[in-house]
Amino acid sequence: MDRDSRQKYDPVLFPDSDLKAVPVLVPMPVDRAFSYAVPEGESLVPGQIVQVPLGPRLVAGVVWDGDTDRVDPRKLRPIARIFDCPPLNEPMRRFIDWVSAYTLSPPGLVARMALRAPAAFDPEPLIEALRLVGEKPERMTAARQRVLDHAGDGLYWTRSGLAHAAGVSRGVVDGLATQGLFETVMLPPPPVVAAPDPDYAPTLLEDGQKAAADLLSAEVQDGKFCVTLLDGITGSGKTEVYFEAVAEAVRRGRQVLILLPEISLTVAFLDRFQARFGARPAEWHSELAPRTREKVWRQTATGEVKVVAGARSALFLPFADLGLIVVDEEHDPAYKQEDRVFYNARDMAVVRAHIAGIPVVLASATPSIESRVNCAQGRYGHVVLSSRYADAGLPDLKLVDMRRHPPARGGFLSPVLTKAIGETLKRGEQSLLFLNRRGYAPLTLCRVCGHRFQCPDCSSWLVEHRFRGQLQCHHCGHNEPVPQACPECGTLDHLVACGPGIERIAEEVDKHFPDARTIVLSSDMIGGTRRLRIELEAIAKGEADIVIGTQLVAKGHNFPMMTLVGVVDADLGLANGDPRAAERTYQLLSQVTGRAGRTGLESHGLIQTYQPQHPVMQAIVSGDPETFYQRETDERRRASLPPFGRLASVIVSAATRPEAEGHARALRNAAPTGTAIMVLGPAEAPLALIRGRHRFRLLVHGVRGSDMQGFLKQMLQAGPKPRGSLQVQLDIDPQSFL
DNA sequence: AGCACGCCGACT
DNA sequence: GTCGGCGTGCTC
Repeated sequence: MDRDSRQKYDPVLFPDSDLKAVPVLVPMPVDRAFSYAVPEGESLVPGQIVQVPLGPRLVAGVVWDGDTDRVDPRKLRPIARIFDCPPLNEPMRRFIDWVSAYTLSPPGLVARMALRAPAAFDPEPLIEALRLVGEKPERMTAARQRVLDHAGDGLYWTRSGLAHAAGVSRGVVDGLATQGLFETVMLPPPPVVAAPDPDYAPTLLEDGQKAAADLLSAEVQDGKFCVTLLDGITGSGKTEVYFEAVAEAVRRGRQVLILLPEISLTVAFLDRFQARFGARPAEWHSELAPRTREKVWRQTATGEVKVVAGARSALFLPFADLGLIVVDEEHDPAYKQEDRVFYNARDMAVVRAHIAGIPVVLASATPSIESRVNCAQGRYGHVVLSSRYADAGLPDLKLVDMRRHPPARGGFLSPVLTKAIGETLKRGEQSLLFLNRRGYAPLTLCRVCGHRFQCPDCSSWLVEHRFRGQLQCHHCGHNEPVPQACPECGTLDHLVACGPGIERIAEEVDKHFPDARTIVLSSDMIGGTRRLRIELEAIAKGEADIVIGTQLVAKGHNFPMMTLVGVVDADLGLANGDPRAAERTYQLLSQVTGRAGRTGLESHGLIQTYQPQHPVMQAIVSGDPETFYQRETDERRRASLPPFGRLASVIVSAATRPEAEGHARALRNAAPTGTAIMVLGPAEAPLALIRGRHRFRLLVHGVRGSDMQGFLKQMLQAGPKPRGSLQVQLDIDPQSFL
């Protein structure tokens, strides 16, 4: 709505002085807070969580800072409910405003991320507890006696807890309660996790680790904003080192957030935490049960929960008194959210820490170029752990030049790799084959007419999934059954699969080693996360000889008997147009090869490549990434890419290409000098944004110092609007805005 | 973001 | 004759 139409209401009929209104952020993509009338006799403060009517429904909103809009009093509706819940504190509100401005997303949608626990805003209901006070029931039975034996300890029991402990049905306990044998009280529900004990089992640290841990602990003691990159090779005990900083914060009664890529939030991590602190951290991720989710949200807001280990969305939890943030695996691309609000949780963690005035630790064995440059420029502290734990030796890594050792016809494994697998099998040890491609084959074509199977919605190749009998689009999720005949020429049984996916590698392995027990792991596995967990456990117990997997095998899991890692196609992903392709490949290959060599047994990594001279391959086998990092940094500087320059993707939702091109034209006309704009096809749009429609990504590339935010904001407001809104993903180092 | 309204094509 | 596709507009 424009200003004129807001001001045309009669101020005499509806004098402002009669109305008390407050600004409220509602979960809607508008650029400001809406105004709501404050109920008679109530007073509200910014940050309070309220329920307000919005159109036909009731939604949760947050009372915001600042003045209310001048809005027609006839439109003003009253706040429906004020939740009995701690208000979002000032740093949290400033954080939401900052993220909103930086990511060019509506503040209401950012606030919504902080309110993602629907029923958590009311206090948790009290639970009924029973304490034995009576002597004996009128009639004694064996079951009743068991209940009395258990309840005789004078403690409070829940009805179901007592029944369970005594091994009787709830009816027995209820019967005794009716006879007045119990005193009942209403107690607050137990905390969602036990309190971590900072001195439960301190790890014995080696000298280098001790120095690093002391430094981080001192930062926590200082309680000021600072960023430290904890840079330690695989097996150097990074986790144990930052646990000491966590312990220090807990000792001081403050809260800690440990961010992890979702996939790394494993049982193994939680167990390690428990071993150190005697209790598990509260978890926060997408698969949390709704009830647990509410408890964690609520108890984080009240300050009861001290340590949260969570995926990127945990950054928006309303901590009462945050004292430290740790971002583990800081280089991981999973920290990027590309849905509605686009942000990189690692960078926003730095912002949140800055606003809260607390330290933040970024940990990685393969830090991002951004973080390393920030260290080099003195903005981040740099702590390097260079030695390894006693037993954990790195595997012996070798490149397999595929031009010299070609696979058999129709296969993808070189004789060098198959021989090594055979020897590993003979020793009774495990092998891991890594290929970052799901399905059977990435491209299917008709041998007769050359027809290639393409996605009708987004024009990328359809991937055959032979286990499921489907052709799938890995971009938008479109799928169809594999046809018998070519849809173009009608020829039967002449479709041919091109290139390998893990299913095809599994087939090849089966041919070579028919007696080996193989497991195929990928994110789209039938049976979901639960099945995945079971399979991982089976592997850890040695119930598989050969594991074939996509990138999910690269993360966090420990395979005790894994002594061979084979990378099937190390070149995959090097040439995909992403300016970070080489960096990502290096990080991924480091992680995957790091899966072996954790046992003290002699272990090997064989990396199949057609480009053995490529800097990534050289960096991997030399074990010295410095040359590679330097080269990548120089390249970034030369190309004005982050952190030296600025990069933004503007997602244009458009049903037709001409519309996207219209936007590109508009952008080019309005762009400051030194800004390049490319139109990328729908295949480059992020998966979450396609949903069966053509969407285009405009890559805007600006030099350092250009006002990218201002330019894009202007463009979003003034440019030709397609259906819906434009979404912007910024790759700008937030340090320059702090 | 949701949701209602409203206008045009293919069907019980 | 309706069902239902998505284009448009609105929400304090």
